[in-house]
Amino acid sequence: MISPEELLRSHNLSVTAQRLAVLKVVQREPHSTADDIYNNVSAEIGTISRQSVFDTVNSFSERGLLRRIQPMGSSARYETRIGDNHHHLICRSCACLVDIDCVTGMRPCLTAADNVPHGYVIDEAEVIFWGYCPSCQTQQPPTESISKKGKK
Amino acid sequence: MISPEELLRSHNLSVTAQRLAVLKVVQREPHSTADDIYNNVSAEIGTISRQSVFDTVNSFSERGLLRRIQPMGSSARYETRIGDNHHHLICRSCACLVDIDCVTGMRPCLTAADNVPHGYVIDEAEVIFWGYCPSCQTQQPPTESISKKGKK
DNA sequence: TAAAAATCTGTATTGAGTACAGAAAAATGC
DNA sequence: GCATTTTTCTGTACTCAATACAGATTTTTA
Repeated sequence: MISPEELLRSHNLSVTAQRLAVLKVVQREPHSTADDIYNNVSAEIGTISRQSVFDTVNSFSERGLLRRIQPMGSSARYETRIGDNHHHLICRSCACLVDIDCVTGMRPCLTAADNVPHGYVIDEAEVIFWGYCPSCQTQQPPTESISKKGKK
Repeated sequence: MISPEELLRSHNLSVTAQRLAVLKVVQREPHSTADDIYNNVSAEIGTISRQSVFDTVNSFSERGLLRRIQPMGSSARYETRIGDNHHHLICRSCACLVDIDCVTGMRPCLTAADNVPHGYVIDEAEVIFWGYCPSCQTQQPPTESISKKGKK
């Protein structure tokens, strides 16, 4: 397994304590928000500025080191699982997020896009499943946070 | 075909000029933003307040009259094609958005989610394809708006 | 060790959307 | 047609996420 330092260097990024810590924290806690990262990295290496967090996650996701997920209704989340084309399931009620491995091969839903308009090139399929997590099914839907009414 | 008035009434919404105009405008121009709607409805019926636009699109999407799409990097968009489970293709460069009909049946990518964690219930699969539109392929990627660097 | 890159501090701004409250207008039920 | 209810309008304020900038400082790299 490639070391975090090598990972940074191979993407033309100099190795700093902040970047290593961000990487480590997101690896440990996938689906972290920028704020989560700020808090955890602070605990890890003493201090980091919010700006640096944003700078870091931005340059990381631009370069493909992090994957950014931005489901509607919540702030952006980041994860280190990239390239394996897994998907996400978000609970409409409590907004919790879990990974879902896609069973239809490596580039799953791209095959579903045979009728792409002429001239377009697709390089990624982003899939978000919406539903309800176990604990939110048993109780009444709370004060209607992200949920849609009128759906079965 | 059901009339817009009936559509509103059947969802327990009283019929108002604003709501009819929002419906009409979004039908005519799918993938409209709240701002687009505000402008077009203003042209249509003289005036509408921004708050009413937000109120309207929110109650509409809560009730399933409108579908809300919220791709990262741009503001929420609304469309009237609901329930047919089509998907969207967004250009990384110019952020334009087109519909894509899914070829794998009515609830396409739900079948790809066989390994759902126990206890979860899924009711919708939201799929966004990312790529490049014809005109953005021929030219150099512009000043790096939403695009990811370092991707083939 | 020098040059370049990254970070920090601090402040400010943008953009999207929400909140609220009172007044006015319109739609609905009878 | 009238009363009640719902919706809309006006206007202002606020939140939250993210970005921008600028100068000083620190750290990395060559």
